[in-house]
Amino acid sequence: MKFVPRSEQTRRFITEVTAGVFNRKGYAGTSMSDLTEATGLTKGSIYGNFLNKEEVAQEAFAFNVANRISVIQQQVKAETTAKGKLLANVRVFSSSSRHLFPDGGCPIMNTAIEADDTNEPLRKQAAAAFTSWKKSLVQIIRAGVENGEFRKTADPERTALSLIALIEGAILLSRTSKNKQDLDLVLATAEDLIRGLSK
Amino acid sequence: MKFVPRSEQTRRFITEVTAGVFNRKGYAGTSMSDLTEATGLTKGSIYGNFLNKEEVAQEAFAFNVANRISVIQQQVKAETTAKGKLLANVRVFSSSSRHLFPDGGCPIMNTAIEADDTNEPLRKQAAAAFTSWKKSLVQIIRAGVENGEFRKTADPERTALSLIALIEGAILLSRTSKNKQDLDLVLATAEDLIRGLSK
DNA sequence: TCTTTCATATACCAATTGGTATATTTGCAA
DNA sequence: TTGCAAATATACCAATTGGTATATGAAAGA
Repeated sequence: MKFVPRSEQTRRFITEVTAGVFNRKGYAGTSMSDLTEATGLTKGSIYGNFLNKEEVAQEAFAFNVANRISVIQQQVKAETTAKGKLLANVRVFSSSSRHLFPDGGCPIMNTAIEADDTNEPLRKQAAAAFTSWKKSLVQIIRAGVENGEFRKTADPERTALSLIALIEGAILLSRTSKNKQDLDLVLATAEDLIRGLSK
Repeated sequence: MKFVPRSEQTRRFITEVTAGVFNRKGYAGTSMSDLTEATGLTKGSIYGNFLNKEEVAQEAFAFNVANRISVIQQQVKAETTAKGKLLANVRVFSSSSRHLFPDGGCPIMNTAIEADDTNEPLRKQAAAAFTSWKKSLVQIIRAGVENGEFRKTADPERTALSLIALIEGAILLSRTSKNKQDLDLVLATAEDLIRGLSK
């Protein structure tokens, strides 16, 4: 009695349209009627393409994360140095960046905070997203150490985690205060941290 | 037709007992039956002491924040230098700290993330909590600059915000990964940031 | 002891929740 | 053009939601 999605196209449409809703209202705060309202579809149609609300949430989260990763990777690729790549990771989040993410804040943070005590599958998805981001930063830092750009004493793991912490913290503070300056001030510290790697 | 709470004692009891529930499950994720279950009281009793669920949530949030502030202030008071006071702010969050906060993570971050797009009064309460924390850090840094402990070029506002961002980011990452090391690694960077203020 | 007051409990409410069974429509192949 | 299968819509479900009106209880004052 396996569940088979009916229309990959509709499934994707539902995912894309509801991704923003889930990111703004959270999993518990989003109801089925929010989903039917956002998509213009009926409950029957949504349940024809997804097993349940949880599955829509997971798909929507994956979509939000993939979006963010692709924007970041795009900017990172344009840089040639390790330092440039790290700085690109920070700059996409600056208030002056043209790469405005759909509002609702960082989906990884939003999901992690809501799910850590209430929804183990979503928590794991969020953890995997952070790990993947961290790994990409660690790789850049290691490469920078190897090619002599960064000092040998640099701690890739710690630096990567700290950069993510600063970026997420910056988003958290500025979204709470509704003050863009908070974002840029903290991101400036992240940039300092990167420059400190060059010794 | 003003609302008057019936028993300040019961009101406080409800606040204290439900504070942990709200912090773990969030506002939208906590139902009235969660509250009656946690308190052992009935709905009638809770509505006799609070206007609605929202008011319980606000009171519970205030209680959680007050708790945290008092623990931090206690540790800060024990220190005499500006550097010591700042480090105390960071160390209460370390995994080895005996001052374990009730689980569910940082209530300010939890509430801010959930409320920023859905609940303006709670968002404002969270913003005020961050502002108050920031102010206390700014004051310590300013004092440190004035007594020569810290270099004159220190930026109190930016440093305060960055410390909070690192601490919150550290909590976020370690709670998501369920890995205490993530917490301590990022907090080490916060300590570095503090040490960088001297000289 | 009787009564009054105040706090808590009971019993109920309409609305909404997530979900399902079934009917209807759509698009395509024969 | 018809027949069929796939996809969407309709109509329903029990359970739960936040909230209220009322009843019951306990303590204190007269």
